[in-house]
Amino acid sequence: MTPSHCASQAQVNVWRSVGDVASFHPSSVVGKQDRRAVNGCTACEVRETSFCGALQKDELGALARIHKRSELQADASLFYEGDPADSIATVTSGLVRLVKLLADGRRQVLRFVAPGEYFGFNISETFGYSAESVIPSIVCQFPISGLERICGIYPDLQWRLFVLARQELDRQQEHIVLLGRNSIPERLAAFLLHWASIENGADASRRPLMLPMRRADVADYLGTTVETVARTLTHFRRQQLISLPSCNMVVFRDFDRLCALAQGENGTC
Amino acid sequence: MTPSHCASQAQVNVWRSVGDVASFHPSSVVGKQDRRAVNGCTACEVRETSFCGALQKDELGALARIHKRSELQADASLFYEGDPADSIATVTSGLVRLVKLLADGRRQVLRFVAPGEYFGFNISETFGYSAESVIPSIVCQFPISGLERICGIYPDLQWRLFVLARQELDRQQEHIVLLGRNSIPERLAAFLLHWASIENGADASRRPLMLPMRRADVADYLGTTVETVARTLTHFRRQQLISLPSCNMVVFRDFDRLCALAQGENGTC
DNA sequence: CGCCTACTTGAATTCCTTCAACGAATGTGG
DNA sequence: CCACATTCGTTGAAGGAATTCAAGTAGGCG
Repeated sequence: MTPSHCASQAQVNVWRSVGDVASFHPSSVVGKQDRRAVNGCTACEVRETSFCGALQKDELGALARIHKRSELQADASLFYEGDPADSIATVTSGLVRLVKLLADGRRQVLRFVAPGEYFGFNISETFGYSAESVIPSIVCQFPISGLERICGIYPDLQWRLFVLARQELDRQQEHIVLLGRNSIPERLAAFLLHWASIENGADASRRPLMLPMRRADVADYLGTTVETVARTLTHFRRQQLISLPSCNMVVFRDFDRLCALAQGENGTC
Repeated sequence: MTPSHCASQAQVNVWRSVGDVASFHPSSVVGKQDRRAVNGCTACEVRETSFCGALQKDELGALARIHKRSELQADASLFYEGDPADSIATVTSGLVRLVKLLADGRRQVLRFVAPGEYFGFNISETFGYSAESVIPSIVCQFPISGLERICGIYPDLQWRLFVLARQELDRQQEHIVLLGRNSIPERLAAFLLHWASIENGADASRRPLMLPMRRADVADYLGTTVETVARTLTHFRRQQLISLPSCNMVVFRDFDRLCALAQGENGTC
């Protein structure tokens, strides 16, 4: 993953769509620097982890025909809160945050969507949140109407969608417990560990962790403030739990103790 | 709904199952005081609001054959955290709470499940929470394996299940925002209003609201403590927002102002 | 080089929790 | 029938964790 810069992330709400619902076809050739588009879904880098992964050739073709691919620059919006919720999306590269804004400006980050993960399963007619790229990202959208039609033809595609929605329920449930019953240090520890396992998998404890999002994003994800996030990170550093070579890089110095903290042992540090 | 008593709700973890997966059939006759069982699903009181609602006769029969009905006395558990998550359930009468326990005893109530609503969509192999009745309740469970089989035969049943899971995603999302970004008075106001609309629908503002759950349940749902819930209710009462004829009954005195509070206007009261 | 943004740190304040006591309602056993 | 134990709910006082307000630092970019 490309490390982002601490500063200078201008708010730009522009997105470019590459191929749309009508014209896109897996075999159509797009710009040379974008190998993914050349072979369409077949060469998609998250194909193994996606619901498309287990598809037969004809199913994949049907999906490819309805999908819409968007390239987002950093801090661009794919859609806004209130837009018609007519499609399910997956991130193929980059990182997307789902953000709910309250009337008085308070902000809740509902989720960071990593490559291979899905979002937009909500049932409401309009999205209850906006989807914004944290870093330059590529997103693939599938219209619900098209999915429903294809699901009629390929029943187990539908079951896979059901499974994805249910995975999302588990994720949200963890988030609820985190916000409802964990102290801020616990929340931050859990966040770092969760994020590390997504980024680095089994190597999470050894590899340095890049945090592409801003402090404000972390704070709004954890239900707290930038200041508290900064303070708690400093606290972790002083306790030798982590070190911070730069503000976007976390090196784990005592992974086990951080795990214990995330599990709720000595929640005040 | 039967009002519960303030005190003396002994913890009883016993449940009776009426009819099981193998032997139950819609036409089988059970005790005379239980009219619902006599006609099976056809006479189910939540049939209109359930996913069974739109079913054809044969679909309903297929569902009836795999379903398992349980009667729970107050504070009984349908299942515990860690039990194999092999079925989706619906509450047909009463009220069920889904509870997640942390290692050190902290408790998070994930949801109160009202009649006609579903739970257990989670994808994990084991439940991440226990399901307990708040008041005497009847719950109907459908094994996932059986559902998957039936869905192969009736594809739009599967789409309806998908829709239910997605509704649940929306609900949880609101809960996340509530816990992450709302003050305690805001959370409690939102809780009362949400609950009132479930119980009394359009009449919510005029009808008194019965709260069958304990203060501790409300507190653990809202991520706070019993004392704070009691204090905040007193606060609402002093501000003429509500009155409390008994500890389980809320009468709305200024519904609009309570709505405004829940929306975030003047969150500290 | 200076501006802008993000991040960090400090001090004061606020909100909420914790600890403790008390009242009300229910159920039990003598 | 009444004393007693138990549980739930309410209220008060003290303490603490996190927020708010404010200032200062660091790094990137024009």
